Order: sequence, then C-alpha cells, then structure tokens
Amino acid sequence: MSDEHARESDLLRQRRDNFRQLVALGVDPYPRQYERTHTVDELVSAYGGAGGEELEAAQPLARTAGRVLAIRSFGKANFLAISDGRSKIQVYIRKDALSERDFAIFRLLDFGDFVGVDGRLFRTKTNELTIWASSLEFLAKCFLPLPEKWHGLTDVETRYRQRYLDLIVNPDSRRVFEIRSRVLAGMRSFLNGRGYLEVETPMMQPIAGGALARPFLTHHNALDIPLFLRIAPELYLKRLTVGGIERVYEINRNFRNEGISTQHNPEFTMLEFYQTYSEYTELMTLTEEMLSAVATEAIGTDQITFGEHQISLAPPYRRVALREGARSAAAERLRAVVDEADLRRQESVLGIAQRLGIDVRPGWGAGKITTEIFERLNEHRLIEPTFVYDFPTEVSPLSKGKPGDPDTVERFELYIGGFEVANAFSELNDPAEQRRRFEAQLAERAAGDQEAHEMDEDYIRALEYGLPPTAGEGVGIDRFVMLLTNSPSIRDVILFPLMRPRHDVV
RNA sequence: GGGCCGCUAGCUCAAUUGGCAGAGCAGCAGACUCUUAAUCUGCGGGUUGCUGGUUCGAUUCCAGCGCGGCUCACCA
Repeated sequence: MSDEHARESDLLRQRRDNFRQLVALGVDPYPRQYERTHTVDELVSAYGGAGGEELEAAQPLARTAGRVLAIRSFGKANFLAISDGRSKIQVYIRKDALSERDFAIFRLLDFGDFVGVDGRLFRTKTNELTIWASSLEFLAKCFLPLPEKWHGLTDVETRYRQRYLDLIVNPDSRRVFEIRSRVLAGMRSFLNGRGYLEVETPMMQPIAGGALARPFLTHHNALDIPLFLRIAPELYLKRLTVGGIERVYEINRNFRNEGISTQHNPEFTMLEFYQTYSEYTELMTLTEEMLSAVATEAIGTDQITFGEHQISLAPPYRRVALREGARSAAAERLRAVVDEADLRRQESVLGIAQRLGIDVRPGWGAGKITTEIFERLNEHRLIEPTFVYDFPTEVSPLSKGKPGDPDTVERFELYIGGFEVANAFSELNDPAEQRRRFEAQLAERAAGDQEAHEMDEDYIRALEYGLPPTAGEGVGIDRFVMLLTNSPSIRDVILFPLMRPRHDVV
C-alpha cells in the first residue's frame, strides 16, 4: 500500500480491529474447510414450504455457511442474514444458545464476513425460515466495506470492473449469469440430441479467416511466427466436415479488433454449427426450434420482454429477402419507384444511397451498397424475429451462390430486438469458385479494405478433397442472452467486459 | 475517433447567484428477548476524479487530462 493508504479510514481500521480481536480470542481466522449438511439454497428449497408447526415437530438440523449480508441486534436476540450467493437464510443468535467463544465471534462480525452455523430450523413470529444457531464458526474476513444493502450497487463502472461486488449485492446480476449458463447448456443439449459433435478448434490461427473483420495479432516465441486470435472458427469446422464429421459445433470466443458498444465486446461468444446434406432454409427451421426451446429451458418461456417490446420467439419467424427489404424501404423513404434491378447496378444503387443520405465508400460495389441500405433502413426496426435472406455475393465470400443468379448467395441473417443474432448460409464447396472469391477479397484488401478476407490455400486444399453439401450457422450467444435477460448492454451479460485499465484502483 | 452527459463520505444521492460540503443507509458507543430497509439516543466519517487558471473565496466558472455512460461512425 502506498502513502495515500497509510492513514486507514475508520471503516477499514474497525474491521481490522475486529479481525485482530478474533485472532486474540484464539480463533483461526482462515480455517481450511467447513462441512455443510446443506447449502443455503438447498435449505430454502427443502424447507421454504414447511410451516412453523411442521418444523417444530421435526426439529430439522442444518449446518451451512455463507456471507453475512445483514446483522440485526436486539440485545439478547440477534439475527444474521447469510447468503450462499444464490439464496439467503436468517440465523437466530441467542447468547444463551451459544458458547461464550461463539457469541464473542458473533460480536466481532462485520457485514460481509463468512460464517458457518449449526442449529435447528424454525420459523420466527414473522414466519421467516430461520436457523436457531447452536454454534457459530468464523470462516473468512471481509476487510472492505460492501455497497449498501438497499440501493445496492448501481454505478455501472464499478459493477463491470468489480463484478464480485455486483454479484454479492445485486441478485438480478446473478440471475443474468445463471440464465446465460442455462442458455449454453440448453444449446449443447439441443445439438447433442440431434447428433452434433462438440469440438474445439484453434483460437490462435496463422490466418484469421471465416469472417470479415480485423483481428488481434500475437506472436509465438518458439516458432517465431505471428498468430492471430481467431475472428471465427468457420474454416476449421468445415475442414472437420470434410473429414467426415457430418454434424459439428463449437461454442467459444471470437476476437475482433473493433469498436466497443452496447452490442459489441472485443471478445464475444459464438455458437457455430454445420450440418451436411442441407441447405440454408433447413437452418431457418432449425433455428426457430432451437431458440424457442433454449429460451423455454433458460427462462421458462419463449415469450420475452425486451425494453419496450414484447417479443415471441415461437416459430415461425418472418422472412424478408434482403434486396426486397432494401428496395421497399428505399422506395418508401424516397417516395419513388425503386426496382430491384436498380439495386443490382452500381451506378443506380449508388444514386439511391446518395439520395438516402447513406455514406458509401469508394470502391463499394452494388452488393455492398445494397446491404448497407438494408441495414441502415431496416435493422433497428426488426424487432420481431426476422430472417433476412439472399445476400449479395460481394459481401459473402464463403456462401454458396443461388442457382442462376451469380450476384446472390444462399445466406440469411436473423434479427431480433433490432440487432443481428445469427448468420447462416449454404456453404460454398466448389474449390475453384472459392479461390475466385478469395481473389476478389484480395483485390478489395489491396484497395484498402482491412476487413476483406485473406487467401487460405490450406482451406482450398481441404475443399479439393470434397466438402459435401453443407449448411452452417453462427449464433451470437451474448446477444441472445441480452434478449432473454432484457439487458440493454452486452456488458451486462459478460462477466468481465473489456474496460480501459485504471491505475488509481483503491 | 466525433458529439452529449456524468465523476461529491464505504454505497445511494443533495448542495440556491461563486460564500463554513450535507442527508439516508453503512460504521462506532449505548438501549431493546422475534427483527428483516428493525427502531430510539448520541458520535465520528471528505484531497468534491486529477492538474492548472480566474477570484478575497471554486463542488460551482474556464482550460487541459483521466475514467465511465449514452449516441454516431465501424462491426456481429
């Protein structure tokens, strides 16, 4: 501790004094373990419905432990509230029911300390399930004052930086991460039940492929090679499909070196899955089933509240072709007739974008501009689950073309709540065509697009061994959890979102 | 990166025109045998994010910096 901290605040000094007095009593301030008969949560589950007379007759014994979240003293009658992080239970402390040592421990407790209690369960006059303590053990000290119990911790910066404080005092925060865990379990269970194999593919890659994004760069010392943190697992998962794993998925982090917002964290969790002998419309049906089932498993219903909106995740979802969506929205905005053919020609679509006031970078082709028009005009309005399908080839270097339409690929994105939740396509499995697509991307990269895809010769070689007809999809887990937990920011569903480091941490 | 907003006690928040920096909760001492935001009495607690400037005097006005939030840009 530096000089500023040499003068302890009263709050810290008092807690340290209590700690010293415990040690002076001969209490081990850091015992090794404490055997519980129940967690607090188990007690509440098991006896939450039991009445006072029932408990009086059964005299159930309980030995449990937790963090002290409230101390209410009345001279000879005292109450603690202890929490196991999930549930709370009250403890009744009477001087005449405890040894002198244990009561002395009680007198030295601070808000936030950990204790173990042993006693019988009963209900108080106010019908609160309570442990009548016959022994009290000190388990660990809380030296720093916790946030106040009534208002809790609302400062978002502290909630993100010191998530443990958020979890201690805000039950809703704990709830968010329990739902997140159930979403992950639900997705695994859904996919495992359909014959998918869960795998793990490299997160450090010599070529960052599978998506259009800027990567993080790192370095391996022994091999003396640059490595990228992956922006997507896609190309590796499809190599596994070449290898005969017909249904495969991975749930893990992707890393993209881009801005931070309420919908973007530099590392985020993605489910990516592939199934052979399928094309993209089959994945629409699968997605509807999966999101509805996972929602029901995670929160008990597929009807959600997100901000102002009530949203149903029950199938079927709306379907809108991208060009038609862009065309109709542009026509509506401009109060003019717009033909889909206008969107396919660079000069005409550029004129439409300019009239709409949408910025277009030099070098963008008709497909990129059309996609931009669609996203600008429609994305925030796509509240009900909506599949936007049939994307321009130009923005989809890994998707299979639509028969008879070289400008269009079999791809969809799913929007819910005004943002993109999933992205899927029929996989391009023609190695010659894949090479041409990569070369087109290289040209864009040469023209200054840092997010254009790199050439990946090894991936093309894999395709040359034969990738069966395959459809694949990525689902943004963080965003889906935002929807299920009514969280306005992605930081609310990531335990430790990336924050600029502070150097003045106290 | 741009724009707007915020930063005051451990937490949640006040502070009039620039005039001694406050409250609730938490804490400490005391009272109280069933409370649960316990109550009652009393008492402590501050480098007002940081650095400068203007001023007799700055939480307040100005400038710069730091961190955050929202938003736009970029993306998923």
